[in-house]
Amino acid sequence: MEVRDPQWLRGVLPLLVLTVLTRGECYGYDLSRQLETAGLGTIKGGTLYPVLARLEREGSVAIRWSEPTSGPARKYYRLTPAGKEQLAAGATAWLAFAERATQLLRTASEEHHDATT
Amino acid sequence: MEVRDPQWLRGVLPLLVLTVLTRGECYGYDLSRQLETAGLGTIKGGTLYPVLARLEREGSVAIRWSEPTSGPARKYYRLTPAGKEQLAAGATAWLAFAERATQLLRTASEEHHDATT
DNA sequence: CCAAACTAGATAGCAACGCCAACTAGCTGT
DNA sequence: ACAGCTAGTTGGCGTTGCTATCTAGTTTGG
Repeated sequence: MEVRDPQWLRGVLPLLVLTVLTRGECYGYDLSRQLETAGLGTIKGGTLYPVLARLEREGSVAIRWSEPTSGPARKYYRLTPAGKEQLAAGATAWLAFAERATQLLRTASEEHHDATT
Repeated sequence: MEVRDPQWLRGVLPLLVLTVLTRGECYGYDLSRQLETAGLGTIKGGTLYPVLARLEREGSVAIRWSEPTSGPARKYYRLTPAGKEQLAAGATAWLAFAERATQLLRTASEEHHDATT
């Protein structure tokens, strides 16, 4: 079985990206590795870059090109104030939703050991 | 602001439906109200019935028509053994995913009060 | 008595978005 | 020279929740 259903990322992935960016500016390829390290599975380029492009169009992130002395050029992203607000609102709402879904889903696993608290 | 982003239900809605069905057999219209009561927002017919149809096609739920003495006929759904397995596997995987996403998202809110544990 | 509102379910078409695959391009190591 | 990694981009696909609309029975109100 796969580690995650692709659909589960929908709507959350932009929030996860913005969250990583609160640590400081970062480029796409590194972002992808940080998300993997966070246990969220592999986020391939074809998934990540379109998300970053959307965030940029919405003004949630700002970009800066770096042309390092060695290696390919990197596109560094950093949070804008608008991005911070979007993250704050979105994260709060998602966490509330996930909390309720978690509560409901847990009742299924607990059905067999009724701990009368 | 809305209570939830529509996208957040993707992939989880079938699990939520199956979870409600662990309480016993239930018909669609009532399912929709139970999900709302659980704090997950309104799940309209156009969303719910296709989900139930998929679950039936996959053999995760079995149906029974009731023709009550009054009111429209109801289609009662109940979990099959296959549905229970699907729920167990899916719920575990989603809970793990949500746990990791929650951890990451919380770091953004905690960024400003560095509690050095 | 007819209309509105509610219960109960079904379906068509739309749009968002993550996925796969393929591509450019620079650098490194053998 | 060529394979492989880093870095980013694009096109088209499939899933699936949403809106809107429809059928049909029941109840309530003017």
